[in-house]
Amino acid sequence: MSLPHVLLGLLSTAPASGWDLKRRLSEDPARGWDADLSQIYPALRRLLRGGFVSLKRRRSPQGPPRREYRVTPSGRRELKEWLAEPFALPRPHDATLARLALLERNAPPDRVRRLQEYRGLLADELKRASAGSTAARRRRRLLLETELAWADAESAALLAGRSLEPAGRTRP
Amino acid sequence: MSLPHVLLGLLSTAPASGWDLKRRLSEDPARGWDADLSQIYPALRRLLRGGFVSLKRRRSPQGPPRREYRVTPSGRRELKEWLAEPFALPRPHDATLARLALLERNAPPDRVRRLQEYRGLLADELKRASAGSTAARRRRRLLLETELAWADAESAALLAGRSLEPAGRTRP
DNA sequence: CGCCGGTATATAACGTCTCATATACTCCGG
DNA sequence: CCGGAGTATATGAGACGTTATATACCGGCG
Repeated sequence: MSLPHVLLGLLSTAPASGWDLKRRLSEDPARGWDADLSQIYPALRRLLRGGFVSLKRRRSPQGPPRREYRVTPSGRRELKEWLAEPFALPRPHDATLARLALLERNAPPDRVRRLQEYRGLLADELKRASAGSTAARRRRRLLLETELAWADAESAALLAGRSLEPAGRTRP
Repeated sequence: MSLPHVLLGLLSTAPASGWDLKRRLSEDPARGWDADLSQIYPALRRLLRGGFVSLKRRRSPQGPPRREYRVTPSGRRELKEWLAEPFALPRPHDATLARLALLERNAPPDRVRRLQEYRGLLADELKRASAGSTAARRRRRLLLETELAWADAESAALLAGRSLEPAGRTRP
């Protein structure tokens, strides 16, 4: 039940078409949400039917006519209520992480290889995330940097043939 | 398309019932996946129909008979292939983060309040995550600590009435 | 005895998400 | 003039996810 609210949030900054919204979502992962166009279009229609947004058709310089949506007072009210709800941590839902965790049963050489593969993704993403001065973007950069450091530490430990126990513990 | 694979992964350690699997998933968020029982039961049936797991009914000391599933050779093959697929970063999908980002338009006092609310969730979760020595758990602890530090830094900046620009930038 | 709490399985209804596919308009290069 | 790339909207199938609800078995408590 979040996508419609996220869309209201984006629209409350400026009127936009489905296409615009998709672009904004994909360009900034720090926003915390993304969705396919095939999900966005029906969501906008539901918002329209519910009276939370209004629609204005406009010719586009390139391509078929744009459908521009803007938030109505009722939509603004709905958004405000959603924003006021108490927070909760999201349910974990990350197939890559799940695989990384299961791969811990494999032999060190393979684990290092996969950790490096993951590290590569993180590094690319950090490059993409290096601009912007919102709190959400700062958060994302910090998390990516932390994860990068984690991947390096785990790789190094595997290569050194030791395990990463909480510091200061040595057993005979 | 991940839950069935995650379940195969768990079952490849030890045979288990749907209930057991749910408990294991909920107890360790570092595993990267969680799901409801109402999702797990049908998933197990699909795995059974597909021949990826086998079923043995067993009396339980308390409650109705347990249905214990174990991975078949075919299931093990399927799991191996899934684990070998290339990694990809997950699509952002976090309603709390999305709201936190939208709330940046609010006035500082409100933002500090919500940041503190979020900080509380993180602190609780970090307490829960403080045990375990797998790489995945170390990762989760590091991420929670980083996010906690981020929340504190953002709060402090808001309270001090300044903004957190990348260091060293001052404009006339 | 009746109820509660924990174990355990199950399904219906509904909403969300992914993936594939189709259409239409414009500009550009070959 | 044809095809490809970018803009823009749209739909359908099927899987996935959430919430609510139901059932059953056991032990302990009042």
